[in-house]
This record gives sequence, structure tokens and C-alpha cells, in this order.
Amino acid sequence: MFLLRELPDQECMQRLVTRYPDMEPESLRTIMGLLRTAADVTQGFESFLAQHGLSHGRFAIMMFLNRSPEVPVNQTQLAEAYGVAKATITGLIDVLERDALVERLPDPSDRRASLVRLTAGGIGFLEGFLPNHFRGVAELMSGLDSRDRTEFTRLLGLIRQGMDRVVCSAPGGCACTGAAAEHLSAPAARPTTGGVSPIS
Amino acid sequence: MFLLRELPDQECMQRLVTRYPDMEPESLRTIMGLLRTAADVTQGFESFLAQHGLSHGRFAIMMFLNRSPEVPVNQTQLAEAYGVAKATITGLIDVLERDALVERLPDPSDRRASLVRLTAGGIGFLEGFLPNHFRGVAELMSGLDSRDRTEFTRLLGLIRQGMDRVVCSAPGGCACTGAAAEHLSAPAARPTTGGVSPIS
DNA sequence: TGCCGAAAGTCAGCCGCCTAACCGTATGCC
DNA sequence: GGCATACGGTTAGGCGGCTGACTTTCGGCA
Repeated sequence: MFLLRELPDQECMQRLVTRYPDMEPESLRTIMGLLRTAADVTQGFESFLAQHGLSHGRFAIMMFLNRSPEVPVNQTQLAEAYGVAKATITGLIDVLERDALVERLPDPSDRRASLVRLTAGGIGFLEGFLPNHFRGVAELMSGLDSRDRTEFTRLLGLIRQGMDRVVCSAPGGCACTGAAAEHLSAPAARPTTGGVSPIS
Repeated sequence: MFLLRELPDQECMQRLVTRYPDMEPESLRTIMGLLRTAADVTQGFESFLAQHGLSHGRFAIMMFLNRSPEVPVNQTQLAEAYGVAKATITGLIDVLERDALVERLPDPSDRRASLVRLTAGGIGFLEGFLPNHFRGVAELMSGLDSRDRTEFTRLLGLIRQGMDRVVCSAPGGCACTGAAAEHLSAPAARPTTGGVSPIS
């Protein structure tokens, strides 16, 4: 993640406001805080995973398969669930298969497709790994009480609505219906042309 | 960003809780919301930048240089400001220089170093670009009033404190002083060994 | 003065993710 | 039945960022 470690000092900020009257230091600070926090959480998590030889992508796939370990899943489903290209899934599965954490099975009803599922080893790996993981998540969020979490989620929702406004108002913007805030729709699902810049 | 588009449904979640008693669906949902929102904002921003031929990294460097366009900066300073490797800066500057947005000058007082600054073209580019950018940021955050932003920043701070707890309580954890929440210290600055997993 | 460790920057090579082009298979329609 | 089209997956090649090894220069110290 390429992200500023700290915002410019007050004085520098003030000079920028003079040069760019549209700049709102408060907005900038808030959104930077969001990105900074997310980057740190992500990085902490990835370095934890790396100790177990996993990347974020490979872990995510195992988690998905682990929802119903006995039900194999095809690769296109995985690509859609994570909003990535099918080719990306191919590469991740290749490595997981090499490490004997998942296996590909031929799909009896479609010879083009292969079905993917966790191996016994993969399930065993998760059994050892996940309790720690979930305790970590719980600890991470333990400073927020129930009311805080609700409030936090509400504020995230407002920012998501802001995303919709920004994307839709862009030149060549999308045919946004305004419903996007209800479900976790992602900008990736939209035309990638258009869009107005949100970050510092 | 490799990140789940939507959380498993209620029933699947319930089954997971049975299998993993340490799992807290509420924590998971909240932190996923944070990451999802950050990923969407980042992606929207990057696709906007891409239309102007910039990557996030190259833009960030230009922003840094633009704080005081007349003062050239050396590459190590840039690497430190963004917490990335010096080699990364080399590559970014190479491209920016090729596109005539920045230039390298020899440092008269240290023949190892080179100083980087925006060219006239680079400054001109930013003049055209930034007003749009800042309006985008303002629009993005316009759903949050002043109280909301303060509250949001406070909640982010609580999560950052959670990060400190999680990292420090890890086996081989850091000599955390508890002061980390005051400044935007990043986990990268810590020993990368240790750390407990925070995400789904 | 001459040497040695540290620092600035670059190069080579890795990983994760992307897109575009391709192969083989399935399916709908004449 | 035969063909066009759509779809599942892989391959090849690109980009952004990383680490680690290296070169050149600096600066302190004997």
C-alpha cells in the first residue's frame, strides 16, 4: 500500500488551502484516516498470514471453500465472489493445490469446469489457524462497544453513499439508481470510465 | 484488492460460529465494512488517476513535491514519507521523469544523492488536476457533518488501538509503549514477526 | 592520510493482480 | 445434425510494489 504516513503539518496545509480553495482539510484528514487504518489492518493481517505461508488471496479462497467444506466450488464462482479476474483464481489455486491445501476435481456435469475443494490437510490447517484469527479480530474490535460499531457502520455507509455520488456525477458517469448504498456494490461493477478523485 | 464482495449469509455465519466459538460476527462485519469501504474508495481513486496516466504511487510523489514545489527533495525522504523501499521510489521517479512531470537534479552537497522536483509541466498538470480532485474528496465526505467526522475519527482511533493490542500481544510481540495510538505509527515500523490475524 | 562502516541510489528478480488472446466444451437455434 | 455463440479455464505478458545484493560516495577515526 502506497500511502502517506502522516499528513502535512498545519502550516503546509494552510498554504495548500490558499492555493486550492476547493480543498477541505477536514475531509482530507478523515478519509486519510480511513485509508491509513485500513492499510495498517491489512498489512498486519498479511504479515500474520505470511508467517503461515499464505497470501491474502489464497487465504480468502480457503475461507470461501470452508463455508461448506464438503461442497466443491467452481473457479468462476470464486472469481465473482471476490471481484477478481478468473486468471487470478487460476494462479492462486495452482499454488494452493501445489501445497496440497485444496484439490481440483473434474466437474461431472461440465467437462470445461473444475471444482475446487479443501483437502483434509487444508481443513486441518484452518482448524489450527482460525481460532487464533478470530480471537485477533475480536481483540482488534474490542475497544468498540455495540453502539460504537453500529455508529461506525453507519458512517461507513455515508461514505459509501458519497462514493456513489462522486462516481455518478462524473463525466460519462454510470446509470446509478441510488440503490447502491443498500447492498455492498463495488465500483468495480461499474463502468471504469468516469469517476472523480477522492484521495490525497 | 482481493476482498470479499459480501459477507456470507446469516445462516452460513451461524454455522461458522458453531464451528468456531471464538468468532464474533459483529466484529467481523464491522472490520469487513472498513476494508470494503477503503478498497472501494481506493479503487475509485485509482481508476480516476489512471485516466490521467498516473498510478497512485506516482500521484502521491507529485503531491509530496507539490507541498513546496520550489524545494527539491531527495529520494530517501520520499521513501520514508510513504514507508516504501527506496527501490520503489527509483521506479516511480523513472517513469515520472520519462513523462517530464518531475526532474532529477544532482545534489551539490552529496554526490550520491539526487534531488527531485516538479517540472513546470508537472506543476501545470497538477493545476489542472487538483481542483477536481479536491472537489471529489469534498463531495465524497459531504454526507458526514462535522460531528460525524469527529466521531468517525475517534472510532478509527479505537481500531488503531486495537491494532496495537493485537500486534503487541502476539508471540514475540513488540516492545509497545502504548503511545502508538497518539501518532499514526504504522505496523510496518514494528518487527514483522508476531502479530495476530485480524481479518476474515 | 587512509581505511572502514554507513548511506543514497540502482539493478535483478520475486509476488500478486490485471487484461487479452486462446483452447476446449456446452448450448441454443436453424 | 451442424453451426454459431457463449462460457470455463489457462497461458502470456504487463504493472506496481517488494526484497536483497551491489556501486558509489560520505564521514568519522586511527
